[in-house]
Amino acid sequence: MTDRAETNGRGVTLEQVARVAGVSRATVSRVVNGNPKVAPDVRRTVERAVDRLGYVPNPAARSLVTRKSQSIGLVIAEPAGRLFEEPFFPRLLRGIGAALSSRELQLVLLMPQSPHEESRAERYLTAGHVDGALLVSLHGDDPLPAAVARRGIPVVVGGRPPQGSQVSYVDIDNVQGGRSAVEHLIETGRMTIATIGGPVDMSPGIDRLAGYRQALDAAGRARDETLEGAGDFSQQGGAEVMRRILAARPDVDAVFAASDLMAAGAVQVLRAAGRRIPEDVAVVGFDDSPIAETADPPLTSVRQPIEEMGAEMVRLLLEHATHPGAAPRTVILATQLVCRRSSEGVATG
Amino acid sequence: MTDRAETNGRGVTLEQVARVAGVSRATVSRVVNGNPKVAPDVRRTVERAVDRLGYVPNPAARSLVTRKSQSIGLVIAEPAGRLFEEPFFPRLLRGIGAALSSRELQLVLLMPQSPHEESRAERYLTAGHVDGALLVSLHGDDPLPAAVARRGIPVVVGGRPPQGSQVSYVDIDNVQGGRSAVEHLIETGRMTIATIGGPVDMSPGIDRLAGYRQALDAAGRARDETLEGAGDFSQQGGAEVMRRILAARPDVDAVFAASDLMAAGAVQVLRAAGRRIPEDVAVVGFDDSPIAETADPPLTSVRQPIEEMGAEMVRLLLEHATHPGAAPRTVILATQLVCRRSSEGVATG
DNA sequence: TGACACAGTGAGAGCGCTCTCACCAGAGAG
DNA sequence: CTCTCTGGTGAGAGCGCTCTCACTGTGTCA
Repeated sequence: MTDRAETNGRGVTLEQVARVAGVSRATVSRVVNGNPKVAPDVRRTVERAVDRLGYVPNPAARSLVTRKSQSIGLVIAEPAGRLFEEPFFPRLLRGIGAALSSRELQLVLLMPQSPHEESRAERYLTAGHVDGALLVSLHGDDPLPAAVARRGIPVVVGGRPPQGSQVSYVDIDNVQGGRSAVEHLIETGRMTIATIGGPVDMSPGIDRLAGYRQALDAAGRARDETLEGAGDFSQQGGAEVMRRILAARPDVDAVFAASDLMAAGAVQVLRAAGRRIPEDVAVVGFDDSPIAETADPPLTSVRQPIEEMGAEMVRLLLEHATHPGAAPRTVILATQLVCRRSSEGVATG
Repeated sequence: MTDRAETNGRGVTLEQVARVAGVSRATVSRVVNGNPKVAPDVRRTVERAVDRLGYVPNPAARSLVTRKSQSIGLVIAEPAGRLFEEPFFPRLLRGIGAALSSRELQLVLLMPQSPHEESRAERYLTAGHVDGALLVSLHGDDPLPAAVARRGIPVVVGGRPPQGSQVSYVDIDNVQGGRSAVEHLIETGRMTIATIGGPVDMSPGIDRLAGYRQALDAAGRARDETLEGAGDFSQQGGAEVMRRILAARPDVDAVFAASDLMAAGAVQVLRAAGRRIPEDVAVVGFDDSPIAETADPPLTSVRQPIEEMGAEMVRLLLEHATHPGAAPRTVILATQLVCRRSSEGVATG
């Protein structure tokens, strides 16, 4: 009888604990799993044996019979891409992690970098390694959510899922985000408001532009194609588009960029052209990333509730796990405008 | 006979495949696991049966007998802290992910937020859920690496591990990083070089300061306490320290900050005090984060090989997994100075 | 006093896989 | 023609757990 876990590879088993405690395997199992149908004194005896031997249940054996793995998969389909960067990824993980930890679930991270790896991820998810799957950053036509859902694995997508796939998803209200940014510019007296949009084949890009247009329409302002440009979310892309817009419309006095990086690029170009910010031109970004705060001047930006999105994805997933037949659901989360100096109102007193 | 995987919950088993293929379970197992001792025609028959039924091995059953989980755990002990931010975390994950994917291993992410959750993480790791553990961002006296190692689980720590724990680790050469930054400032003609260090109880803070001092000593420059301050890696902290240094030493013409954020704070303060950058004062940061590139002017910064660190951690871990008794090893990775405008040389021609 | 309920316990089957070992044919050696 | 060898195969044990079901003992009621 050693008086602690022997590190003899094999690990302590239920059987051994049962022997030491002088009860059956079944009873030890009951104690370990918190089954109330155990006499208090027996329970104590078993508990003592458990920590004297340092018993830890073998997860594989358990999961073999319960058919539960106590873990869920998170697939980031584009780990090299934009979503892998600040502030999205850490915040998403934080939200998911917090929601998970209170439920004794673990997170398995899958970062397929190629179609081949993506099909491996699909096999992994459908093999029973996980009790559910969270998918983010999908390409428009990704078959993954449908494939996984077909196998009966609960699935929740972050962002808008591929068309036609009948799965639950959580998304940020990008339209509202864009609209609120532009409304802010209108309210603070800006007259000629340009936008640097995102790629026109990505839903955040499309939606933020739609928000810009909605806000102008609602205010009865005429839209003007010369005030709209499409960037690629990068700083250089933003600078480029800004240069074009500035050339066509030197009278611009406000810019809404669909990312903070593009906003930063715009600021550079505007400065180089002798414009003061915010006095001559107001600038608003999107994402509320660290650079928004660090920039000079600090950038007004649209903050997305990304932690909340992660938590909500987990909530939806567990809902599906407990109600297998349930219909897909959609949750859209509102954004919040964070005002900083880059869009401070001109004194039109 | 349906002609694809039926989604009938239970999943297809080896047994069923064996029956369809008209062979024994053992033979199917051999085929699935690539055992060469199978006749070619039998192999083909089995393979056909496998994908007709859509057979996928049950990981729990497999792992119950092999005692391998084909996954490793990554513990981020401080998910709210600095290491969770750009650029560290995504880059580390990218490095680890790349190294793992070529080896058919999965990554389980553990983000304990409290001592209680940390002990749960310990139990998880030692229960046999993972074949090895990667630990980063440990507090100075964290018992986790020792505890896990004691249980016979291979462990590799990222960053310097708690004192006295005999585990392998991979670290960035922070001393060399600091030294190279300061050498660069010396070489480009700066005379009065200040430093904004990190917290004095964190090894990166200590080491980068040591690098600063080494560089001055090596150049035969006198050190001066009024040129050294300790920040907290944040922008505000950097600004504060910069203000103090500037008040004491208005003759300062270069600053090495132990983080880009602190460098950005320093830039603000210097600008507000009428200094031009880099003409009057050169500024160098650390981390090469996105804000270094975005800042105005773009910041010279010390880039850490973080992807490489992740990959190296995996390499060491697998080494330990294959050679259980092996002695702990240490790998220190060199940094690289990325020169940008904030430290451009003054024309002393 | 007997019938019944019920809390507490143990025996044992079985989850799906791997792996050892025994077996069997057919080839090659003596 | 027998003996050994060897590549290919199957039978069966066993990994550590959960869970059903049968059983025991005690308390309750008629």
